[in-house]
Amino acid sequence: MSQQRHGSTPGSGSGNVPAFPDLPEATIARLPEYLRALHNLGEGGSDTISSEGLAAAAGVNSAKLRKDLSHLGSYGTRGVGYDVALLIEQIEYVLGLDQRRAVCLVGVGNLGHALAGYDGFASRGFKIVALLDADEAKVGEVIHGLAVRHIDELAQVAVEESIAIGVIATPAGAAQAVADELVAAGVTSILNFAPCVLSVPANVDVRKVDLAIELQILSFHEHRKATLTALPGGRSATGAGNQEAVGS
Amino acid sequence: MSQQRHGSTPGSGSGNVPAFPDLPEATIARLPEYLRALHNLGEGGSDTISSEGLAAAAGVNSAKLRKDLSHLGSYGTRGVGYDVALLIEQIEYVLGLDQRRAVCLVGVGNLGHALAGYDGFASRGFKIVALLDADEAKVGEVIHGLAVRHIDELAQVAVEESIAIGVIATPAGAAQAVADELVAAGVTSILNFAPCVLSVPANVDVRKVDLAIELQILSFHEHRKATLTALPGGRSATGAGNQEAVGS
DNA sequence: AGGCGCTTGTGAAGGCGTGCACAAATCGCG
DNA sequence: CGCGATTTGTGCACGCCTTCACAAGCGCCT
Repeated sequence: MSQQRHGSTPGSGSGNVPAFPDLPEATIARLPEYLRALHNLGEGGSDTISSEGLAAAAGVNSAKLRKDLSHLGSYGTRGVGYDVALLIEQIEYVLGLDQRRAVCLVGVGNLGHALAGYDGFASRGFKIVALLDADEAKVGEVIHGLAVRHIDELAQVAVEESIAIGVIATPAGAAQAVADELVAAGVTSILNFAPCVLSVPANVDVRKVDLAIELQILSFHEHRKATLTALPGGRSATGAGNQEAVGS
Repeated sequence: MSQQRHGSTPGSGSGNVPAFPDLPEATIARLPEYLRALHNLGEGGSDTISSEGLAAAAGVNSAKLRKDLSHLGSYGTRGVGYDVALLIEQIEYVLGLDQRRAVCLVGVGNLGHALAGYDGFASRGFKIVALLDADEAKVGEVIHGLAVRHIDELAQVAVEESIAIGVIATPAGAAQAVADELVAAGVTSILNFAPCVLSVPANVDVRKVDLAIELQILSFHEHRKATLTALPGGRSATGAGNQEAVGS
């Protein structure tokens, strides 16, 4: 239930922001990777980059990369490649990173503590503006320059800081309640680190990251490799695909 | 591997472990989720569970779940459902979780510190047996009961503890070098938290988790929702898909 | 024993994503 | 000014995955 297909963006014509021709989810998931590669290249002094080069830096097939980029308009020059700076600008625009996004983090336990200090957020367009926890003992503690506030202040903080994205780093048992509170506070995107399924309204996006699951998937491949090497054929190596990247 | 199989391995014949008919990657990525849901149900006292119920608990379509489970043999009973305990055993066997797997963690910085103490690993079949770092200042530090050792000891530790899985939680700049060392030490599965592409031999599996990328994907959806609500139709809500779960 | 309701397992259809292969376009050079 | 080298953008085919829909199987009740 809930969950419905894109209505399709009507035939444009309205003349407004073109919004985006609905990009394939697979493409969206790769854009950040391209962006990171482009930033590296840019710092390296490159001015333009070929699809082949960028694809290598991002770890994907070059045809796939070209098709991905073609979805958001043609910003390459045949015979030359892509203008690094321009492409960065374009991708950041599409991803909505031209504005710094405020994020709140709920659950300052083991993992939450680390996330609060994770450089990668700040350096890539996000700013954690609030740390929240239900544990009174943790309230007031200053972590990486930010004081932990009580979860009850969520609604107030969310409005003050215009928070649209929330990160849940609580135990699984508390995650659904926190999610409900985030939604009530107007948050429409949630990154969930708790190992559980969240139930949210259809207009709220949830992405789940479960570290143990990643290891379990690797465990399967280990198991498979182990049984394969034990088999007659013997030829182990050359596993099927090996560089799996996360991202639905 | 593992002592008693419950009710006879279907295939039989050759007498050996049939290995697995190669499961679709998509299925493999979901098995851990099913497993988690099953454990919850088991603790809740449930003895059997229908595909509908388990699918709901795991956040997937019931037909998909049935097909996934059918790939690893038929362990359900028509008209009744699946035996929770039996299914747990089966999935754990397929994932290779019937043996506790030793993991080493390289990079005891902000994130690595948290991973070292993450309960989810221990409770789901993994044991971090070594913490490694290149920073001499960190060597010797005891984190969650385990002393940090210098990266140069990697090869030795890997052999001692039979480590097949390594976790990289270093800055991006050091990740490739660490990966090379892990591979040299015999590690064949790597979970990479550094924001960069790793180059490894074909027989080594790599899974990448980039926390900033997850946020950027959410940012895109925020951006899209924002532009949609600004459009004529006004009907905001009901975004396309909302409960995206990570996993390639 | 027989029938009825429930649930699994699966054939088939459709959609999505990937990758090849090539036409179109651009630049640089003679 | 034209030609060749290079690289983008994309039509097309293929394969994987998802989803529907239903037959087959199982237990229970009468």
